[in-house]
Amino acid sequence: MSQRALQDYLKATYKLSGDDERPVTTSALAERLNVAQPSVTGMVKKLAAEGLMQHIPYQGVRLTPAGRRVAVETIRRHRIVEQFLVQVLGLSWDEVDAEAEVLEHAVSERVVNRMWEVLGRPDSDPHGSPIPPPHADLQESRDLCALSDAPTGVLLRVARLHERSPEALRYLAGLGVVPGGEVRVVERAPFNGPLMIGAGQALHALDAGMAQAIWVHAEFAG
Amino acid sequence: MSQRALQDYLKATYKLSGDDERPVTTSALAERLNVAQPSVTGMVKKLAAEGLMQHIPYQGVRLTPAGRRVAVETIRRHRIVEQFLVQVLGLSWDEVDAEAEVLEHAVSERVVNRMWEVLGRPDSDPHGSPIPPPHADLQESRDLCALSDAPTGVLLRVARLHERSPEALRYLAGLGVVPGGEVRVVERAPFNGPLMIGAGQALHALDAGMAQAIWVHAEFAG
DNA sequence: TCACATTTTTAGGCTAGGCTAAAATATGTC
DNA sequence: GACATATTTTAGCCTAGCCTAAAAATGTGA
Repeated sequence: MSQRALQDYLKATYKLSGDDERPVTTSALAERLNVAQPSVTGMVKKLAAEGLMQHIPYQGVRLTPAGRRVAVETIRRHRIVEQFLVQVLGLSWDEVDAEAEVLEHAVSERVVNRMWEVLGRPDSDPHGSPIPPPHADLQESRDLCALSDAPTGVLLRVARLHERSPEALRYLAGLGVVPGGEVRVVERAPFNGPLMIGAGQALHALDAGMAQAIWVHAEFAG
Repeated sequence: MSQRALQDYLKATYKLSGDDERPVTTSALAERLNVAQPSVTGMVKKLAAEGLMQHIPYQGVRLTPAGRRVAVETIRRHRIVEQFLVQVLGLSWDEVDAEAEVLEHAVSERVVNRMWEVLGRPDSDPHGSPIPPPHADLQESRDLCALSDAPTGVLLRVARLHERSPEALRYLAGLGVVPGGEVRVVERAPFNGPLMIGAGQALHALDAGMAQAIWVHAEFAG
């Protein structure tokens, strides 16, 4: 199995599984990885044979501790590379995801750890997602919730943007929605409709799907 | 065809072809790439179909201008990555070749050019090999010759080390044989035997094969 | 609980890039 | 110029990772 495929499957499973490590369907993996469903079944079997996944046929997939470790290390490499591309090489933060998607499979542990040191051991990437120390686990979403689930009227601090498209990221940045920025849900349309959000002085309509990608700190007191 | 394979074949052909662009045998390619000869024949046919090589069956292979461009760009990426790993990330110069071998296929043109800028547009890599400006051609061996071909008794300046093994590179460095260093061929054993070389005060015996990997400036007046 | 829609897996194929063994070509020697 | 040897290509096969179409399992409504 190529490192590339192995890491991509484990990473996707980890991301779809969430903090509570619920099982992931093969069709969800197929959609995320842009491959056909039978391709996923085949790969999943191999990864299970390697002891990286647990596969219950017709039910779903779950990472083993070993698989989880590989996934977390891959995500760590991705985020360090992103931060490095922005901070050291001066690439724009909305475009580094695609570069990192390739480089995360090519950088050695030694290189990525040197990058992390040169950056001053940052604890988050340009989109606000956490970077754990080497071999540590990921604290993905402690005290965070999606903007789509946040209460209205309260001033919220943006923690992370789970969004890959440069266009969408630039659009959000134009609205003032960046990690560390402040935002307020003014109104929420029914039936999972768009949100009206206040950022700075202005008021904007925001698609519900996009609101799911914006994670805010859950201490609403601030 | 994967970028990886394509670039590796073109790069190997370029390196084996030399400045005078003499044809390369498929067996030489097979040895350099660590694959079986029939694998090379197969790939060479595909690369020829892509217009990157010219293949005369039973004779050899030659790069087209397009293939040469790809090869040179790949070598440029390799050397910039090496210099970057040494200068910015502080890896040791004898070990970066292996890392660069992987990264050269993963870094985008944008990233490699940013690296080159951050480094201050260097014109050579840690082993003394030239880095051309973007899209320029390589001036591989202007006024250089291998130590194995250099005259005896003359003080020579080391230009480049065409050697990939970290052990060999460290050994040579220990002898004082580094790019920019000075060396003198004291005696040459017959039948392509080992050389006695003087570096600094000391005198060392050097294998003829290794002497071929050491390139020195050809202006022996210095 | 039975029929049906949905989801997942199996079956069988394809391409890339390798491999070995056998056939074809080139080369060196007499 | 013929023949032995070395090199190169062809033929046929393998694995990884993908695909589509068909079969099997799941779960849902009457």
